[in-house]
Amino acid sequence: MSDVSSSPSSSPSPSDKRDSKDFIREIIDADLASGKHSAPVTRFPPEPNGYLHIGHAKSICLNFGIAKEYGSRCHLRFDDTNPSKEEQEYVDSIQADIRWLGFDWGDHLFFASDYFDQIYAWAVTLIRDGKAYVDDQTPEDIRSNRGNLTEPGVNSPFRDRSVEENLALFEAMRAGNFPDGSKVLRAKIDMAHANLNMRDPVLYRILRAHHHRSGDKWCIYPMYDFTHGQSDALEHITHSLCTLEFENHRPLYEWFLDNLPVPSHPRQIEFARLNLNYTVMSKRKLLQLVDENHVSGWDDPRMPTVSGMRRRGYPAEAIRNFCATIGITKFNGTNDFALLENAVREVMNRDAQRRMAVLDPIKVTITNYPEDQVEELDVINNPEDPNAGTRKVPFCRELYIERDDFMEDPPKKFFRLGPGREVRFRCAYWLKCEDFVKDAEGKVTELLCTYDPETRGGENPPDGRKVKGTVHWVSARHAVPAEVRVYDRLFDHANPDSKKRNFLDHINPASLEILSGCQLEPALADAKVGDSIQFERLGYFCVDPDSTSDARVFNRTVGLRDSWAKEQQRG
RNA sequence: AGCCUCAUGGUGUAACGGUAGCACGACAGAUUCUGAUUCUGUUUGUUAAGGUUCGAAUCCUUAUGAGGCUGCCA
Repeated sequence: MSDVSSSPSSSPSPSDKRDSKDFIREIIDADLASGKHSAPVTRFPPEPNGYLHIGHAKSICLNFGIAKEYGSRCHLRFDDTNPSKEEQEYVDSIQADIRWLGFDWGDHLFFASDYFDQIYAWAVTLIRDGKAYVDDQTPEDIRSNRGNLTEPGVNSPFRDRSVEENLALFEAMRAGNFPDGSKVLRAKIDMAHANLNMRDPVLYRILRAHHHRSGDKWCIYPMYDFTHGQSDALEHITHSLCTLEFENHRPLYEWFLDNLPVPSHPRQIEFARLNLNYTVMSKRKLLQLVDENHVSGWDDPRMPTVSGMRRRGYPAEAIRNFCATIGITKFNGTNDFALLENAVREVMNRDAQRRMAVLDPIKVTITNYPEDQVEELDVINNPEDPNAGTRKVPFCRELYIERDDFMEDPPKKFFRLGPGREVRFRCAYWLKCEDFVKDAEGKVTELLCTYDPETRGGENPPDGRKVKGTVHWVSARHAVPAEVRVYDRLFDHANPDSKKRNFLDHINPASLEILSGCQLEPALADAKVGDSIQFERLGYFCVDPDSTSDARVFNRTVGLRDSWAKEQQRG
């Protein structure tokens, strides 16, 4: 049923929001105006050690968004300098996620590991210039000699080795003559520097690990700091955009660019990473949720990962709009999850076709409707889209409606069914509840109603009667069964990520509710995986990949706003 | 404690020395064959104290608060 998905173009369109310019785009404008650059070149540099999350999406929208706006380019570069954590699976998922978000790096796919020869040569350059040395200290010694926040460090006893000795030692490190961790190459900067990153940072470590690309060619690997800026320079990146925690690294970033014969001099600019309430964003914690089976995988619809949100049914355009809305600043704040949900509802309201589905069914029998009659009624597909048209929905003597839409003893402001009350069945008829049936436990099992033939299509009757409510329904004879997974926030604490608590203690036990006896209108029988639909009056749903042709599974993407539920909660 | 960074309603974000605006939320109402959508209205803010200026959210000083940094992670 491809007509139900009406999935919009997944690439950024003029409808994507963008208001005033953030401070980074202002810097770019100034650099263009001054002639420093003719076009900005950016890069998105993930480490392939996990799946992308909504925080990465913010960075992707920034970097690729800039390239798109300025008609320039954004490189995808994998920062793969630590083979002990990195895997091809992540390389693949990251590329798929970026594409799904609507961005493209063209021919500009790079790997830091492709620069290992050059990085190594530059390490030799530093040694030759007397600006790097091989240190034999143990990791413990290095740590204790680094000093701390208030006290300066002390020089390594190996700091003053000759250039020749350092050259020979470094070459031997590369040749595999020393065990893992026994030596490192360090920059010779200043052990008393107020910025700890400048206290003779480690450039290379010995690490015998199979690299997902370079295989076993190397047994020494460069550190992030000694790789990132030079990679930027090699690619002629003009503006290297990263998150706030790298602020303290900028002096080191600059130091390498200043002390090496690099082909260009990029500028690092830091912005605040994305924080969302009720979720955790660190890769380590997300990995833990997956590894310890608190969720079904990286793409569990409750995960803040790009793949989780995709499976949940969040449109890429909504994620882009969200990222545009929250903006780019240096203020490290926390965004309201409601803002993301608003962005999701906004595009889904516009695009998703409407269907009727009853999640918690109660049977309705229309006592005055002919036993054998079936009518095909016209139902509107999307009131927001005149081109979406209508469809036929079967109507007969036995229907299902939502259990919530009936109350035995309803209050005045309840606009739905109750004994003696009349409501509109959407696009069908007006029905009046004449009686109801209970089972032995006192649970209502069936409503006995009468219909007014003069209200066909849901129209107002000629006698001028009014009705306050409209309910959705499905024909019991034609309904198709389905499982519906209703998701709520994964954590029940607004800030589960805080150091003050263990985030696992705040997993919301009600984050997933599986409803098995749901009844759908027949048009939903052939909805395809990934299709997004609004179930009228309930919310937006999508077909989960777990679906089979005889066992349909839907995910609730997000509920509709529900002012009735809100009023009830208030009492 | 040292260094770096930040500070505008409940949340996020504008204002670039000249009327503090927008979005989300909340609240109230209108419309409605989805208690949805849409529309209208209301509410709440420049961390503090000094200074410069005709005029300061914006510039300066100090204070306060918040975040980051002591991996051979990125």
